[in-house]
Amino acid sequence: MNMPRIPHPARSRNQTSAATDNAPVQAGHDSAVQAGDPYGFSEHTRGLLDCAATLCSRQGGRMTAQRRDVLGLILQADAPVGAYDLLEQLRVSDRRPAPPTVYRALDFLLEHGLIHRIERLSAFVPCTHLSHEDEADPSGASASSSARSGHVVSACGHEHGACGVHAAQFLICRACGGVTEIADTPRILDMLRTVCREKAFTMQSASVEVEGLCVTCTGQQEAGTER
Amino acid sequence: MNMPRIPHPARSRNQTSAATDNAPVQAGHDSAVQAGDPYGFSEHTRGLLDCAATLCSRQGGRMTAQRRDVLGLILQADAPVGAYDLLEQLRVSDRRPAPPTVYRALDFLLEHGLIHRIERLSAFVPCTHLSHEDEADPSGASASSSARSGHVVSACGHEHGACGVHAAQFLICRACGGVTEIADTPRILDMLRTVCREKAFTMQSASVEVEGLCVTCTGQQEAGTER
DNA sequence: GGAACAGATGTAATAATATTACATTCTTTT
DNA sequence: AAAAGAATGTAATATTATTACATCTGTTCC
Ligand SMILES: [Zn+2]
Ligand SMILES: [Zn+2]
Ligand SMILES: [Zn+2]
Ligand SMILES: [Zn+2]
Repeated sequence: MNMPRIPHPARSRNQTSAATDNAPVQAGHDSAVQAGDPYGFSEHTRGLLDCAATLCSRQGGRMTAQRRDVLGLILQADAPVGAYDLLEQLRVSDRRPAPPTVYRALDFLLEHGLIHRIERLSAFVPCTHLSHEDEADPSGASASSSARSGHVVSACGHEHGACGVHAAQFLICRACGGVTEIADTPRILDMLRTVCREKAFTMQSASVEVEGLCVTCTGQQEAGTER
Repeated sequence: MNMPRIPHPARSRNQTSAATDNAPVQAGHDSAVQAGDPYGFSEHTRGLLDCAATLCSRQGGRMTAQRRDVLGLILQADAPVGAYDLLEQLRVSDRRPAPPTVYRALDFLLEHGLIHRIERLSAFVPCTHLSHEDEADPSGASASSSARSGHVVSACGHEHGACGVHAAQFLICRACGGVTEIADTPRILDMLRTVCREKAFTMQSASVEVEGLCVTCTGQQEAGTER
């Protein structure tokens, strides 16, 4: 399931907890990762990060420590994260990196289909594709259908990689701030393709953003109103 | 037809030409309009503005001079217009209004379904609905289907008014900057409704933005590449 | 007419988001 | 080791948007 990630606190900060003494995470792959994970990423998050490293090295990208940290923070969050939120969290010993640092990492992650930008929020969420990959093959050994073309098409109906169209669909809850990626059906994307074909428009990327109330918040709203 | 509005100059400025000596435009309706049109709006634009005044007064809104000017500038432009573009153009005798002035007008126009915001561009375009209304009935005497409910549903498949869901779809050309509103089919919106129903999500507003190359620019691109 | 009210606008300051340009460092290739 | 390319650091600045409060304008009610 893919419910909005948590009831109330939109934009929760990472707790900078003291769970950093674990393994150095050194993904045994070809990537340039050598971070010590100073952000207390959960084991699950670290798994996804390793998976991401594999995915993007296969696309000819380098998952550096910087990029890994940014992706980790986005994965760990329970709601979309803004660029300046990330900057805050990336501070080490009261020295904060400058905006370009984060924006460059975000650009990289976007290009490699590891995160999405929610236009209406100017904020970023991880692509669910990553989780699906991870479930399918935790070791990260096999990516997706047509890896040889550099054109990765995930089961969830949106494409990734240099040659593919970046397209994603979201449900955004105004009450709790939760965002759900609609990745379980290609229906919407197919429809867009059809319309574009009719208009002879060459689609390069697309975003669908629906704002409203998630299941939970719809229920609560009605409960509050109905008597 | 609804082609992207003009080949090359994205964000063209209004020419501040000297075509202002026409009629005072004083829409004979109940609205608070009494501007002198210092922006040289075309006759067509003035027609749309009058139509808009009628539409929104029917919704209980007041089309003031300020709002009228902003809408006029957006209508007159051949590409999406940014808020600060508008501020520039709204200057009178080297005195420029402050941001809230424009943002308030934009909010009003958005609420009344007269313009749309293109999230990916942080810019605004007129709703094609207005033109359709105008074609159907230039006098602006009858709006649409269910005016009595205050819930105006246009033929073009997206709703307007206080009770309706604001939803719109756009094709955005990266080469020429032109934006086309896909308003001739409810297919996309219907699909979104279906998906939302399945997820028990209450839709309040939605935007679909496809970026790529319009017919013209696709052709030019191919011509440039193919030999 | 005039008080009272609501809606609309003016104004100053500031917040939030994003980019440019250039210097430096780190990696890979030759 | 030198050269080339990729990534990062840094300072300054651009762009987009909001907050808070004062003022004005038109309408309602007496
Ligand atoms: Zn995705
Ligand atoms: Zn919710
Ligand atoms: Zn529209
Ligand atoms: Zn074009």
